Amino acid sequence: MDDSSSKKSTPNTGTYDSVSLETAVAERWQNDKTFENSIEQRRNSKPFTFLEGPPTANGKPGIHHVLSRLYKDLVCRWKTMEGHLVERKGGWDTHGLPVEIEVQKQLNLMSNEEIEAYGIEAFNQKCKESVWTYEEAWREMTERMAFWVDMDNPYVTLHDEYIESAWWSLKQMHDKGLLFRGYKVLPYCPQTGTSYSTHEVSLGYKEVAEPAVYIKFQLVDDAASILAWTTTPWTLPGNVGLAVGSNVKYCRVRITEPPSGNWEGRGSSEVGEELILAKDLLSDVLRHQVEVIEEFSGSEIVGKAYHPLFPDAIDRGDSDTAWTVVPADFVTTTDGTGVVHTAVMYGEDDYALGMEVGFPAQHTVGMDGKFISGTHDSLDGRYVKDCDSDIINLLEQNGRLYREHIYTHDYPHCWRTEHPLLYYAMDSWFVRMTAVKDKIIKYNSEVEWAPEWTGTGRVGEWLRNIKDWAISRERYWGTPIPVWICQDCGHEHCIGSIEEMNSMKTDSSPSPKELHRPYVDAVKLHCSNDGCKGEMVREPYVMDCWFDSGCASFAQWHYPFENEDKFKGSFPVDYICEAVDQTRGWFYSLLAVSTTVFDSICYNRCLSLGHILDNEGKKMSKSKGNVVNPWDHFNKEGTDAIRWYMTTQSAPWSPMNFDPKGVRETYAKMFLTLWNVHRFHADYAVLDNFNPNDKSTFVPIGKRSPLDRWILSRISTVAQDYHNQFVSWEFHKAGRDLENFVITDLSNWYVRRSRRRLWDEADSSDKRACQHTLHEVLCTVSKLMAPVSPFMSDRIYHDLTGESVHMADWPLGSSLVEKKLPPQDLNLEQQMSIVRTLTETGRRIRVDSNRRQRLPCQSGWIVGGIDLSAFHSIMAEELNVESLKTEKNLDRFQRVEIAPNHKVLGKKCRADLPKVLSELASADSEKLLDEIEKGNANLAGYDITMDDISLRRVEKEGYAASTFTVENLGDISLVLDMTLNDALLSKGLAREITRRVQSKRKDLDLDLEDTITLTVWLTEESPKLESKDWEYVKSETRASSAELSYSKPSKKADNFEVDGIKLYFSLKANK
RNA sequence: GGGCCCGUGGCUUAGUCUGGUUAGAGCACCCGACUGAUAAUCGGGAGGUCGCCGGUUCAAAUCCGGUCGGGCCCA
Repeated sequence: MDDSSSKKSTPNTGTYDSVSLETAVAERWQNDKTFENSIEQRRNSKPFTFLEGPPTANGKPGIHHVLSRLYKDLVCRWKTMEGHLVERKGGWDTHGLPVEIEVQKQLNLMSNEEIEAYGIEAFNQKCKESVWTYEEAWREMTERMAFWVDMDNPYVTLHDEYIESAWWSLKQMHDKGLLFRGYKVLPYCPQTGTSYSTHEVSLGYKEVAEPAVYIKFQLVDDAASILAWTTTPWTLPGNVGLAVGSNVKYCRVRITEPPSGNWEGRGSSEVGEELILAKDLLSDVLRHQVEVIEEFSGSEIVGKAYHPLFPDAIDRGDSDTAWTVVPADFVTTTDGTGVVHTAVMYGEDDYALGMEVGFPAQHTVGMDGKFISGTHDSLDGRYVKDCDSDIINLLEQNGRLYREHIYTHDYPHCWRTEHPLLYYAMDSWFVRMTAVKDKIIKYNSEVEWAPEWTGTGRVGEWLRNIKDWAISRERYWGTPIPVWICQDCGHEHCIGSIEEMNSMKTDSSPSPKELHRPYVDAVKLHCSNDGCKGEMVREPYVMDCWFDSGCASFAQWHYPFENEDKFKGSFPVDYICEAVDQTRGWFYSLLAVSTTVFDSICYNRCLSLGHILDNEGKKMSKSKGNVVNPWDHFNKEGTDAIRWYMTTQSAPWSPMNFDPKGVRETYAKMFLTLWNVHRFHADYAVLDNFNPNDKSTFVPIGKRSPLDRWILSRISTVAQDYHNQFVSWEFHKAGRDLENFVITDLSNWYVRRSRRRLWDEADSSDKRACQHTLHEVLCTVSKLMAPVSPFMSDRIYHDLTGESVHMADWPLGSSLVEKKLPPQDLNLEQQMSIVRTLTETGRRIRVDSNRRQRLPCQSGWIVGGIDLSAFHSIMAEELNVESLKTEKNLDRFQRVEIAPNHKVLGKKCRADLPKVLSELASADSEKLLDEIEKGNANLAGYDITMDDISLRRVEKEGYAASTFTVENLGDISLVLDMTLNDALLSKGLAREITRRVQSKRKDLDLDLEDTITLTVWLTEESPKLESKDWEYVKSETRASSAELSYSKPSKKADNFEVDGIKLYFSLKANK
């Protein structure tokens, strides 16, 4: 197509069709390589670096992805226009549990056993394929929404290069002593052999009723027992401690009487027995009559030892604290006994407490869910959930059971097998984040967060309670943990590169095909410990996929193995942007990795976006059926409209209630309006052979009309505000201001007031001034909106200049590009603002006074304000007055009233304010004003000055008038003369007729140039029509032949009514 | 259970940090005007206990405490 070349072409501006316009622009971008060129153009300029948070392509892209990609794109386009080199490498997150689950569903593999039976190699191959399921859908969405990113050379977390970089970084942590092995308590299903993420756990909550027990723990040097409560009897063999609240009140009680009434279930207590439990829970727990012997706070029983329930189950080892009472801050008295039974390996709080106080960390339960041999004769080798009742029996036989009861609660179950999950301490590798807590908090404070509270609040709170990062997963599809352990001496070695691995490999080990399981599992290493001849075997884990993406800043470049310059030139990155749910996800993992590996921040600025909700503020979900498909809008209102809507709808960080009707509104208001302004300009530009670059026809701005200079000043002002709002991340306010400018200032005022200027067929300097002005304004508007809505802005700019707006410089300039805005004239802006308020005021006066708009007024007066003589002709036309004058003396039309200034008076009078106000209300205005001027006004004992009041002007009878206040200028009034005479009536009649005839012409679908034959019938009652006014009717309606008649109207004539008089006319096209 | 955010006419929102005139706008609705002006424009109307309760203050949408509802993260 010869038309689509980048040379300036004749614009073909028809009705706005968003989809075909956007498709055509996208095609031009492709042909012209606009994206690539917009980067290359800035090749030697200062970079602004962006890091793409990698999405996973095994799910379909949704509307929320459009939102985050919009804000990524917007900032990158903006910074490019500011002159920066902004490279945008795409990325894909390809590892992780969701991928495995998807494949497990597909292949119906319910457990780790089944996966291994199917074969890890084959399973991972399936995972690798599954990862690209929706790549095409992602590409299509990305292109259609105009997210400019390099998708042809993306980083991919499953590539060996990426994995090698991740290995390298883990080795750095290992060398700094930050990597260690420990346990992490996770919900675990022994049947499938898998632990579950919270997401999966939430799929399987079920209400269950099961026995809960109160256990008596017999103290060593004391006759009393401490009572504790648990809902999981199977964890009791693992008990190694009791936790109390230091400030909780406990008491020692003695049983005085056997229980009265029925005793449910097993358990008992003797009269005289002593028990210890929280004071607040006595009546909830005990079923016996008791006497309270003493009361004390928890801290007083800390350190007391008790006898283990199952003495053989756990080896004390070197623990001083095993089977003693310890303090813990999570203890409450909302349920149980105020004493928490602690089994280190079977609860998260338990484990953390155990580590803190030094309990032995030993399992009593195997990975198969069965008690380990040596726990107890009657329990060994049995599935734990089957033993609950037997354990209770054992405790009863030993006199350790106070009582049991049935407890109903929600408990997580495996969503595949429906078995209850066990909270189980899994072997795990950790990064010791607690060791770098101070650093990471410091680095976090150096990041420019938008909004600020995400950094100080959400992330800050999280970092203050930072925990060691469990980075290993007992899974198959992921970056393998590069840690090998010697089978002989237990020495551990962390591998940091492929080369290192190969150099340590045993001769019999194969070279891995790729850095995934099972290939790397087969690699054995020579032990690196001096003197040891043992063989090292890899730890069978993969890494948390958050670790993968946390490495993106360097792993995307395969640093440090390649691209040192690329990495160094882009670290820390200038900008990242994701939704707020990434605070503990990507935002954290990037910062955690950069802190531990590079001792640095990772990103300078982070925009944290709010979520998209449906139009009722509810979360979008498939089950609710309130999910919005972005293509519904791409295919209707278009990308520009949806991007503009999303930007202007709410602050980027606020949750957005997405309303499809809102997209429609944006389309109709912003884009139709702007398009029609462009069309107005372009159509006349073609007609008049307008050439913006022709110096001979150029009109200097100083020589243009005030209207032109006004709109140029306005765009300049709006542009500066727009830019400032961009800088403070308030894109929504920026967009709303620009939209308001386009609709109100540009279309509704400038273009409306300029239409007649361009109708003039003869060449005139005024016409050319208007065309240059529109050209300049449209160029600036296009540039400003280009980052947000890249299509129409580019189409308009390209029509105007022959170049892409995305190659243009930001009109506000920067340290790299020049500022280029029309001159500002704030006085002129203020004048025009008053002019417009005056014309609106005039219309209101007419409505109030029942004076129709088409009937002119003889005179109008402007009283007060500033000199508006430059606009008298515009105002006279808008107001439909014969002559407009300024008048200094308001007394002719108005009197003065006094109103209180609450703010000032309130400070002065405090509690007496109501009294002062009431005296003011009943005071005589003229007299009070006089006193104020003389300085002796007093109300209710307070001196009153001009600062305490404001003056209000109220119209006298006889004139129709209205007053408004302008800041710093005071009151401005418009007064209209309401008297009538024959000349005014004749003019009014002429306009009335003209309007009806024009309307009829439109009904008949006549072209603008068509002439007509017109007949108008008047009556004796109707006003006289003066001949000059009749000439006006003929010329306005292009009536080449016209007759004014007082006879009886033709039966076919149209009629209308003015002031109760019916008039007739008929017209015929001359064809 | 903990942390962070949000709550203003039917809908979308401004104003909240920094307390002060009658809580401002757009969409939708009603009445009128205007129009060779585009899904337009202008004037007017109706529609608000600013989620709820309490406190501070002469004065609270705004500050403080609590509470309810929504969202996110963590337990």
